[in-house]
Amino acid sequence: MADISPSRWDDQSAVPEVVVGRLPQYVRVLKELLSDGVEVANSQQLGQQLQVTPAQIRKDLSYFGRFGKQGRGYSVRRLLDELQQILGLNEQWNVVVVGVGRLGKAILSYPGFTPDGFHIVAALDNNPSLIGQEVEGVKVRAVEELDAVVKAQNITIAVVAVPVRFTQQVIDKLVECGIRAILNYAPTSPQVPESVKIRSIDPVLSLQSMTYYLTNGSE
Amino acid sequence: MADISPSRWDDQSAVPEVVVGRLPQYVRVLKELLSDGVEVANSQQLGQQLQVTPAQIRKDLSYFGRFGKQGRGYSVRRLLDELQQILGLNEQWNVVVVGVGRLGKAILSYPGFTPDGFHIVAALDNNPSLIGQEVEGVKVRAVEELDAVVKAQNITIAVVAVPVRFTQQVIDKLVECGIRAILNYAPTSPQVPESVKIRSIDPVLSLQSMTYYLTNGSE
DNA sequence: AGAAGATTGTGAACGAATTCTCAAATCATA
DNA sequence: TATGATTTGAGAATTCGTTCACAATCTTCT
Ligand SMILES: NC(=O)c1ccc[n+]([C@@H]2O[C@H](COP(=O)([O-])OP(=O)(O)OC[C@H]3O[C@@H](n4cnc5c(N)ncnc54)[C@H](O)[C@@H]3O)[C@@H](O)[C@H]2O)c1
Ligand SMILES: NC(=O)c1ccc[n+]([C@@H]2O[C@H](COP(=O)([O-])OP(=O)(O)OC[C@H]3O[C@@H](n4cnc5c(N)ncnc54)[C@H](O)[C@@H]3O)[C@@H](O)[C@H]2O)c1
Repeated sequence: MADISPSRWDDQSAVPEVVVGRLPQYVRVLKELLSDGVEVANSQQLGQQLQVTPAQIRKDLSYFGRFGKQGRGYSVRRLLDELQQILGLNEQWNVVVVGVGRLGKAILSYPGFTPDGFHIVAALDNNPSLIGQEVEGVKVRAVEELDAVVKAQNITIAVVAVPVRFTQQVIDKLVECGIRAILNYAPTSPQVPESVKIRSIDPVLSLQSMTYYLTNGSE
Repeated sequence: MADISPSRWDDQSAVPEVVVGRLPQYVRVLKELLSDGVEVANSQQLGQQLQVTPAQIRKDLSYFGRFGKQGRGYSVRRLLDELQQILGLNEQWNVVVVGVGRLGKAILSYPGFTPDGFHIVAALDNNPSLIGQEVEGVKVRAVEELDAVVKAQNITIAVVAVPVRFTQQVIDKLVECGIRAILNYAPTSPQVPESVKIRSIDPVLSLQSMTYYLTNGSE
């Protein structure tokens, strides 16, 4: 009767993915509080900022440990440190951008990644007239050099900004050479093995999910 | 003892928000199939593309009607039409961009919105040297003209691309003048009344939720 | 036309996520 | 040091979302 393998690989007290998804938001709020000079915050206050119930915040944090003090709340600095530790935000993450067109260039020039530990250390394209150019201090290299670049510069994360029709093949290559996390900007849902993490950014999907409410909302 | 009002305002057979969030993805896949000349698809095939179980797709669609044929599947064209109808994608949505800096300009020049019915018809900024300039065929106007512009051009959706510290005040103004949906690019979680829909796009949050797995994944 | 095969739509079962609740811990004050 | 006011952490209860399972229906093949 024992059907599927009794010792599962990931589960047990695994942290739900939704919870992990909220931690970075907590980090953002805590950073803001810290730079406003706030030293202590309770779950009520934190929740208010993010439109989340206090209970949810406490439950989320309880997956990782006991960071608060009864009757008082959380030390902003302490909680921030703990969460950054948990999320691996103390390390420096090296990132490669694939596709240095209009969007790729915009990403290279966005200053928002570096303060959070994400360093764009390489850029690849397959357009000969781009290769060799320097963009925002990063030299554009041929996409064939992917493997060498990833190894040489210890890269674990890729940002993909190529046209839709090339996205899957580019991502296949990235997976092949050991990239473990991908941020995809092309409007498609690429397939990756479950050992590789992927997130897509698509403003059109966001807009379309809102128009539903504009159309059917209050009539 | 009866505390909160007994007749709730929205509920009953309301469609869960997660379901609405998946519909645009279905639309995207159906468009792809259509342009590949595929006329019929079953829930299995659709699910494969999106890494979703066939049962989920059928259950999602069942909130809105009965669009399939047993033993056969769904007519791609028919289902696409129905979903676009449901999401309000047949209408043309007029959009205003607030903040015409580096990101704002990039958004104005992104050709991906128009094919899906989102037309950027106005752009606002508060930098005098930008006002009056024309960017991608749209004249930049003073942010004080917001109300007039929204009314005159029948705008319901706003895209916000201003620095973090101005985001909340800009959004308050947008809400005040009747904007019903907001796409926010600033790395913050703005407060809006629940009658207004808001989505935020923040690549750093996406990256941070992945590093958790890179750090704690397989060791 | 009839039988075999495919696939939907949906109630019921299950599983996951959120919220409730309250004992235990801490703080503030006198 | 005792009292009252807060607030956490975490099990229990509840709500929400997904998957199962199968009757109903359509297609295809002979
Ligand atoms: N999510 C967003 O907010 C957003 C915004 C803009 C664009 N996009 C998407 O990003 C992608 C790129 O858009 P863009 O405007 O920069 O296009 P673009 O044409 O300006 O740039 C694409 C670049 O990719 C390169 N490229 C093509 N195939 C490649 C390959 N196999 N390997 C490496 N490089 C390759 C091209 O040489 C080009 O430089 C598109 O899919 C677009 O839809 C998304
Ligand atoms: N989510 C993303 O992918 C992403 C990418 C890049 C930038 N960003 C964010 O977008 C925002 C803008 O970034 P940017 O690089 O374009 O900055 P920027 O400084 O180039 O542009 C900001 C523009 O907003 C205008 N502005 C300021 N206050 C305003 C107000 N009250 N009303 C109207 N306009 C106002 C400024 O005049 C300027 O033109 C920032 O919050 C940044 O963090 C997000």
